[in-house]
Amino acid sequence: MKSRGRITIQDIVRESGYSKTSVSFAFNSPGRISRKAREKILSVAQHLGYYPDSLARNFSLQRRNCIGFLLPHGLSVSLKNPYITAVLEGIGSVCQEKEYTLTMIPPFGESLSKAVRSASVDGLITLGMEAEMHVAESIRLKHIPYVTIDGNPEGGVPSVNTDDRTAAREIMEHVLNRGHRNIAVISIAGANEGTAVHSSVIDRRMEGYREALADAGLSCPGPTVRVYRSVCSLEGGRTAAQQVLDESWGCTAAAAMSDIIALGCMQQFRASGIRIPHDISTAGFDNIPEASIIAPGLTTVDQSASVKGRSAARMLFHMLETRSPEPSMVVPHKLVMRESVQ
Amino acid sequence: MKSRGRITIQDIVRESGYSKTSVSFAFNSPGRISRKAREKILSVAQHLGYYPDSLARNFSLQRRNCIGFLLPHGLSVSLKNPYITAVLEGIGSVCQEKEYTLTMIPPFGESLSKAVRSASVDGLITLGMEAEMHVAESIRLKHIPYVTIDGNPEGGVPSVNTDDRTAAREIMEHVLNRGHRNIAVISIAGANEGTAVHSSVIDRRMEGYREALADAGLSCPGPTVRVYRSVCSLEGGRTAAQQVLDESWGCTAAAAMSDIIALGCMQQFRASGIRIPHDISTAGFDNIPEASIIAPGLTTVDQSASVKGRSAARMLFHMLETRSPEPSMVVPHKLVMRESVQ
DNA sequence: CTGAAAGCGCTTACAG
DNA sequence: CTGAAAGCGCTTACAG
Repeated sequence: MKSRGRITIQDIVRESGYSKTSVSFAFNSPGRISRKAREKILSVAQHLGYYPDSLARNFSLQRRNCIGFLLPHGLSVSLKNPYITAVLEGIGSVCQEKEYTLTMIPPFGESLSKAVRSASVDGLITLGMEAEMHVAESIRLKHIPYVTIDGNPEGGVPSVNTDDRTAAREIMEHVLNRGHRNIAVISIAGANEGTAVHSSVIDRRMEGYREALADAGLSCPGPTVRVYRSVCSLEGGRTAAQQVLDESWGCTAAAAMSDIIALGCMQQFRASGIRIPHDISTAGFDNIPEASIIAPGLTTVDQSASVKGRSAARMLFHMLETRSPEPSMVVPHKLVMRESVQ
Repeated sequence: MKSRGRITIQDIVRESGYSKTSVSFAFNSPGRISRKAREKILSVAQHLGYYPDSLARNFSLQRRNCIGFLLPHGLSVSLKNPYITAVLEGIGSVCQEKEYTLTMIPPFGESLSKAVRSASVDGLITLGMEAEMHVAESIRLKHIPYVTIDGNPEGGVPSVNTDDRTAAREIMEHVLNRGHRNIAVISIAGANEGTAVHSSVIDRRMEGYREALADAGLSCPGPTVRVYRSVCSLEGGRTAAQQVLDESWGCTAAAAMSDIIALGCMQQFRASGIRIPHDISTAGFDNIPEASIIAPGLTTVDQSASVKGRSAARMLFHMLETRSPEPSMVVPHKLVMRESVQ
C-alpha cells in the first residue's frame, strides 16, 4: 500500500499483475492488448480510482495541447472590455475545434515575462504587444511560435491587424463632414504605465485622425482640437469626458479610440445633462455589441474582433503544424454610422 | 551538436562543463553556486538560447500552477455572454494575484469529459454544472479539488450560488406590483441539448417566478402566463421575443432568466415597433454592465458575477492549500429597478 | 560550492 | 499479446 498521494500506473501494475505497457495500452490503445488484460486492468483502475496523469502524459508525449493568450493589461481590466472578450471568443472557438485548451496568462506580480516563462503552452497569441516590449524577449526565449494581434505589423512577427490609420481617418472624416470643428480626441493610456510602454496601434489611429483633421485645415492638437488620454475602460471614459466638460471649451464632438471609452464618455455626458448627439457627438472604435444595443447607437469602426481572434488562432495552428512562418494579415474594417454622430 | 530539436539542460552541461545540478541552480537558486559558475552557465545558456522547459519543470515539481475553468456551453456562446465573462474576470483576478495561469476548457468534439481528462490543472471551477452530469464523474476521477458556480448547492460540492429562488420571486413580484398579468416567462434552454442536460439554477428561478405568480393568483403556465425557452444569447432572446409577438396574446411584460436574453428581447421588440416599457415591460436577471448602459435601463437582479468568480477562486485556492473542503456560499443579490419595467 | 543519481508518471520502440 | 527498458527534461536530497 502506498502511503497516500495520488494513484499512479505503478499501483495498477502491482494490483493487476500486468506491466506498465499494458496498463498504458488499456487506456490509450485498447486494441493492442487482450480483452482479458484490458478488463482486468480497467477494473483495477476503476476500483483504485486511477486515471493517467495528464501532466506526465503530456510530458512524455512532448506536447501540451494548449495555447496561451497574453493580455495587454491586467486580466481584470482586459476582460471588462468587450472588444477583448470578443477576440478571446474568436481564439477560443478555434481552440475548441482543434481540441486545444486555452490558457490566459496574466502578469505575475506585474511581470508578464515571468508569467510567460512559467507557462507551458505550445504557442502564444498576444494582444497589443510590441516587439520592443520586454515580454517579447521572453517569448523568443521559449522558442515557441506566436502571433500577435494589434501589435506592430512591421515587427517581423506574424500578425493580425486592422488598417488602423485608414479606419481612424475615415471616422474622423465622417465627424468633420458633419461640420464639427471643436473636437476632443480621446486616446488610450496604459492601465498602469508599466504594462503598455507604447503601442503602435495608438500611434496609427492618431495618425489617421491627424490626416483627416489636417485635410480640414485643423491641427491636432490645435486651437479647436484637444487630445485626452483615457484608460481603456468604462471608468476611464467617464473620467475623460468629465475633463472635457470641465475645460468647457465648446467641444461639439468626441472621437474615442475605443468603444468602451466612448461608452464611458456617453454615460458621463448624459449624467451631466448633455444630449447626444445634439450637444456633443461621440464616435468610437471597435464596434462592440454594446455599440448597437445602446440608444443612440454608437457611430464607430467595425473591426470584427472575433474574426481577428479566429484568424490569429488559425495562423498559429498552421505554424504549429508546418513549423514555418505565416504571412501577416490585415482584416477589413468598416465605418458604421449610427446616431451618436450628427 | 544535437541534430535539431529544443535545447535542453544537457546541452548546457556539455558546453559549460558544469553539472545539471549547477545549471538548474543557476536559474532557480542562483545563490547556491559560485558567481563564476553562474556567469559561465548563464552566458552559455544565453548563447544557446536556453531556458528551462516549464512543462518538464512543473512535472518534476509536481505542480501545474494553473486552474481550469469549465464552461456550460461551447466557448463561443459562453464568451458572448457578459455574465460569464464577468465571472471569468473574477476568477482571473484571483489567479493573477496567486500567480496562477487560468485555462479555459472547451468541450472536445462535444465531449467535455474528454477535455477535462486531458487538461493538466491543479483545480477546477465549473459554471452551471450539475452533479449528475457526466463530466462531474470525469472530474472526480482526476482527484483534484473543484468548486462549482451556479451548480446545485445540494450536490455535496463546494459551491457559490445566488439565492435564485428568492431573487426570481422578487423580480416577478415587482412586475406583478406594476399591475402586469399577461406575462411571458422566458426560461433558458441548453445551447444544444447535449451539453446542458438539466440545470437546477433554471429550476430554482422558475420556482421563484411561480411562487410570486401563485401569490397573485396566477398559474404558470396558465391562461395569462406563457413560458418560452431561449438559448442563452442575444439571438436566442430575439427569437423568443418574436415568438411572443407572433402568438399575439396580449402580453404586457416579459421576464427573462438572463439579461442577455432580455436584451435580445428588447432589440426584437423595438425592431417590431414595440415601445419599452410602454407596450411591453421587460425584466432580466444578472445585471450585466449593458443593463445600465442601454436606454431604457434594464430592470434586473444584480448577482455580481465578478464576486461569484472571485469567491469561487478563493475557495479553490483555499482547498488547494489546506486540502480540506470549504463550505458552500450564497452571494447576496439585489433587485435593481430601472426603466424597462413600468 | 559541486556533482552523481534518483525520481516525477507516463509512452513506446523493440524483442520475445 | 506482453514486458523490460529507455526516454521525455527537469529538480533536489545527499554526499563529498
